[in-house]
Amino acid sequence: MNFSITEENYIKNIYHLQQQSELVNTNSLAFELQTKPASVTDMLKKLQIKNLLDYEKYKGFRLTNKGNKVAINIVRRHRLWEFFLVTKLGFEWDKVHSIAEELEHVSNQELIQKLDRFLNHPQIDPHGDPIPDGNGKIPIIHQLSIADVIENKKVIVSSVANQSPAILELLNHYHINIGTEIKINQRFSFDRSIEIKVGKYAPCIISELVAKNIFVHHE
Amino acid sequence: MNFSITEENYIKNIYHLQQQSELVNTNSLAFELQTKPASVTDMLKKLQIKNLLDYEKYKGFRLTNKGNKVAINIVRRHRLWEFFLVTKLGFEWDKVHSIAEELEHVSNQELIQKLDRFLNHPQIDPHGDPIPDGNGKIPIIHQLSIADVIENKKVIVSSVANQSPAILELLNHYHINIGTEIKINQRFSFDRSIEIKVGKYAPCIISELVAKNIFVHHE
DNA sequence: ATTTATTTTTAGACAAATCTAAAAAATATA
DNA sequence: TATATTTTTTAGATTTGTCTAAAAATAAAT
Ligand SMILES: [Mn+2]
Ligand SMILES: [Mn+2]
Ligand SMILES: [Mn+2]
Ligand SMILES: [Mn+2]
Repeated sequence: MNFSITEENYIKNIYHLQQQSELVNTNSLAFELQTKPASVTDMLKKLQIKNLLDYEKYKGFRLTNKGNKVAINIVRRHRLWEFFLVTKLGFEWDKVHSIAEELEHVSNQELIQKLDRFLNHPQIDPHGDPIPDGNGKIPIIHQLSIADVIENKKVIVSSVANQSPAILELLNHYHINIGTEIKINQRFSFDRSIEIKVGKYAPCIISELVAKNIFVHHE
Repeated sequence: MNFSITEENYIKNIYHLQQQSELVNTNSLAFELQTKPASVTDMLKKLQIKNLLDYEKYKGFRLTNKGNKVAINIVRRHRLWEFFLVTKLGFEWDKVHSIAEELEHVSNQELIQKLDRFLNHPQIDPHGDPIPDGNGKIPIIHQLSIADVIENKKVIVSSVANQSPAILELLNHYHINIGTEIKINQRFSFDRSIEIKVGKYAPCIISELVAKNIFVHHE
């Protein structure tokens, strides 16, 4: 089944609000979507008729199983595009959300499948959020900062805590990007600096401060 | 100024019809957009008010300078995405049009600029049509088949005449794709086969039939 | 337990884009 | 030139998504 862009935006935002509280209420969804409560009520009825929403007047609402599946698919598209924008087009982390907000509605199945393969099946988006797979499974991934990774482990960069231009400049210099594979070689006790190997580049040393700001995951 | 998806589809299709005849008429646009003439008339009025269209009742219509600029920008986005879909995601030529039909409406300037750079500023889309540059300039490029290229020339693959799975299989084997750089080494008179060098791969020989089906351009 | 305040829903209107059916204009034909 | 045909436009209705203002339900406060 196919949904309008508006419907998709409602579905996705209900999904996100559900992560915080069991039942979602009209006002908070209206705020999230920058619209009026009356408009939300109208759409709730429509989503209920399409079996995407469990909704009782005045009591709040939540997505049905079907609705959840649709939502997760939209989230998948959104985060894959975000990953693409950062790793392939060189966007900074804070610029990609609004663009992905549009791209997520291009809902050709084969497109997303091929994009996923092209990006090498990434598991975490540039903001550190998990990317659901094609079956709607959301990977549970424990991220940790490089400062906490044991020696000789290979990890993948998933996000960066401090997103200032200053750290960005440094990371570019190290060839470190979202999705980059890094091997932790050894830790030096004097200043807790760490020798790492970034992709196929020669090993280099990063400071403890940098290490603490880079979040990574295994596999 | 920003336009709705519907407006953009009208503008782009008027642009294309203009390439064939000076003035565009209501019926042919309606046919192109799979809609009714009455709907077209409504939109014509709207586009005229926005100074995108020169329109006189019953006389036909054409885009203004402003309208043309908008149209060319949409065409640019459409063809860049088509190029992306084929060269990066591995879509076949005949599958990309409908997807690009949606992607073309994501109209973030920086996105298109970065996509263009990522793709290495391609000049021809997978169907052999020119890609307008950021200033709206449309490159005039003479394409020719590899069979007609003189020896020792470097060329870029722009399109393939025969798009059957059979030739596709062969081209994949040769690592030939849209946008691939090819150097024509020498021609063998016995069967008119041609030795070429594809990208950084070792030189190989293609038959005259294959050569005739691959269209290329210089630079 | 009332009163007050907040949240949610309804009623009715509106803009964008579409449609059908009928009228008007332009073309083609006799 | 008069008539028939085709093309285009108008008139009026519909669908989707939105809004404001008012009513109804729920929650909080006295
Ligand atoms: Mn969105
Ligand atoms: Mn994200
Ligand atoms: Mn389109
Ligand atoms: Mn094309």
